[in-house]
Amino acid sequence: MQLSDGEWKIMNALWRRGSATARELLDDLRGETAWAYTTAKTMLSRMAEKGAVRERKQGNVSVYEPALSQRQARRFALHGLIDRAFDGAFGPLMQHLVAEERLGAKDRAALRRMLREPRRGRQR
Amino acid sequence: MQLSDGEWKIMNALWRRGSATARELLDDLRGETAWAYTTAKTMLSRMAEKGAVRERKQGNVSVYEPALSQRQARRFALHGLIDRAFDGAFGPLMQHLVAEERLGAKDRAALRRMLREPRRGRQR
DNA sequence: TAGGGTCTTCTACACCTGTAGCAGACGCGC
DNA sequence: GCGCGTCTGCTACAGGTGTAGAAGACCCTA
Repeated sequence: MQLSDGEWKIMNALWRRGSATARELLDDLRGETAWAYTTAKTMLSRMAEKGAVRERKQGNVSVYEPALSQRQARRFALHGLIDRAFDGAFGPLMQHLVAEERLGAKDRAALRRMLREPRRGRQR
Repeated sequence: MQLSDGEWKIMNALWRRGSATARELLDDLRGETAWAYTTAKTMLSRMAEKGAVRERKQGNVSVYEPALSQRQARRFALHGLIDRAFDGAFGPLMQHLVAEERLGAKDRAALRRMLREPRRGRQR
């Protein structure tokens, strides 16, 4: 599942809310976007078509909810990036992260701490 | 500089070679793509237009070379991903990397090692 | 010097994404 | 019962991307 830029915005809002109407999402995204209402609707329809969200009718109003988890989406996106830009392997990404990015001492400490804890959050 | 999927393929080949003709790139990418020669040329022209590569005429043949570094491109791409998918911060990415991805013991060890070395490769 | 191969530039087209208008349905308050 | 606001579905269009054909320029070899 490839998500476009605008689709990520919507998915992020949806994950925060759990489920929402187009109007609610549009409100949440005020500040990030200045979409017309119909723009949001169009994107949501397309996303429902391709299976990124589920659409459920409540009266004559559509309520949307995520059809893929944030974790899945993140995995897809990360792997896509790694394939395109980091020779398809974690190593080069790690190297880049540690050597090229301005990881503050805090980030580095957090990373070290995370590395020490074995395999949290892997239940699936 | 946003690079599309195909553009990444070309840039990766270009970074490996330093500089190359369309024909050479196409040869390098056999296996990854089955582009017609003119497809590669079209992409290269567009990339020259938008400043991702430089084009230099050698006789009647164009030789291309990267106009942005792999490091820059990786930074852009990584930051784009973080903004779209990881709440715009390194923390969530790190968390995801360590907790959700199948980092082998080797990757984890390498990461730990990298973290210990203070700031390599940061001269700019 | 003519044919074949290769290179170039120009042009084209389909799909995806961002963006939105329009028209019709529906419900609520006066 | 009517008008207003809101929702829905449908349609449209422009820019980016993937993909490539056509036609002309150039050079090597028979």
